[in-house]
Amino acid sequence: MKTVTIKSHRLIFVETEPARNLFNLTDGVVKIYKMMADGRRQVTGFLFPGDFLGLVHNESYAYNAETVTETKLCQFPRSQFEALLDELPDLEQRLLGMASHELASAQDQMLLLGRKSAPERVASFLLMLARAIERQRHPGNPIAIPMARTDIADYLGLTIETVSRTLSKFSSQHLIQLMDNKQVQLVDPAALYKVAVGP
Amino acid sequence: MKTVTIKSHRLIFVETEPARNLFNLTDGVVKIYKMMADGRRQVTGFLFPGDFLGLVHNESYAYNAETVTETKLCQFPRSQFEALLDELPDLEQRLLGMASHELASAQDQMLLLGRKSAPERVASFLLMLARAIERQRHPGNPIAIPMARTDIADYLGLTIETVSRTLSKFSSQHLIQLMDNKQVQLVDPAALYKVAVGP
DNA sequence: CGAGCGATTGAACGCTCTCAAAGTGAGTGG
DNA sequence: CCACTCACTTTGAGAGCGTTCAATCGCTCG
Repeated sequence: MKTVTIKSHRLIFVETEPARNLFNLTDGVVKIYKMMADGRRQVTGFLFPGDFLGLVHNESYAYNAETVTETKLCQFPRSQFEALLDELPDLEQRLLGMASHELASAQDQMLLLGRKSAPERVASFLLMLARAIERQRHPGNPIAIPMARTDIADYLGLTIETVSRTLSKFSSQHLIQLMDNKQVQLVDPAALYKVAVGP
Repeated sequence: MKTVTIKSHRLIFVETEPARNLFNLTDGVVKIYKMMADGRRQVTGFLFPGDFLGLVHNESYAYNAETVTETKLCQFPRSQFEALLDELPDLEQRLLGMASHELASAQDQMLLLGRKSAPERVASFLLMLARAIERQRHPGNPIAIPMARTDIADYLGLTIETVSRTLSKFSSQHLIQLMDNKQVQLVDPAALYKVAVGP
């Protein structure tokens, strides 16, 4: 087990690669995503400090992982990890809890991708981001948007143009205020929540 | 722990209800889904014999579960289950494996919902169904479609009309043959796979 | 045979995408 | 310090895919 620091926009591992390591994110933001042969991409999640990374059923990773910002990771060899599980049954219980939690998030995201309109998706994203930043005890409004529009679009199943247009619309409706590309103030979080959950 | 039999189209549990029980599906098909306030629905998964049901992080279920066909379930009280985990560490490891597997499926489904076209979604669904039926050792072509068009549409993030039109198109392209509403023959599974994964 | 529900088919609409151009900001070098 | 580049974002206009609305079909059950 060792701690590694990785610069932003670097691959941590790629799909189908043998899963040699497990990671615990201690600092920074990571995105995990899947790709289709023709380049279409779906970002299936953003990870924040405290999140686990690399849990897989088979021998290989099931998705690509890439740093969004500079990142610090605790890295465990997979072989050692299995032994660790036997020693610490509590750890396994905590991991099972985290897995159930991620599964619930995944289902929320499926609802978003399958049934929500573009404004509902973008509002949901902004609130997710605000909650993630809250959990990190970096409160404060305006909040930082660490990822690029492309990542947001690929997370929400939209194009960057639609994300940009929707943010501009929210801005003109005084739901948010765009400080710059990477910073947004949630002017009316309650109204944003109403948009996110729909009528 | 007891075995229960439930008729088709019955609720097993609903979102936000206190999670008193865990289930292991032994026979039949179950759908799990989330709803929005205005009635929009997203089916987040279909469960087949062998699948677990009711694993949650919090005290409450995170989704609704409803039988698609008549169903047989093993029902555990949640309280007893936690004790069972301490006795059988192997069980926990197996559950963790199943959770990782479900997480991987969820990510595939996010890719489908966020980035695939209607034909790609329907083709993916047909292949998923064929694999599920194979695992149940009920092979044979044509295969049974236990769920209604509404369920398929809500699983794929489409409308029933689009599902129906796409199935008709596949039929005219000789990729499948619709025996009746509830039965389909995969005439050209390889071509269907090519459609499912995209160009 | 008729009622009723689910599935199919048709036509037109609209949301988001695609294609295109202009704007913005950070980094570089003269 | 300023011009230039390059990548990213924003904005605009038009097109297309899937939806919506509506009618018909077909099966199941009284």
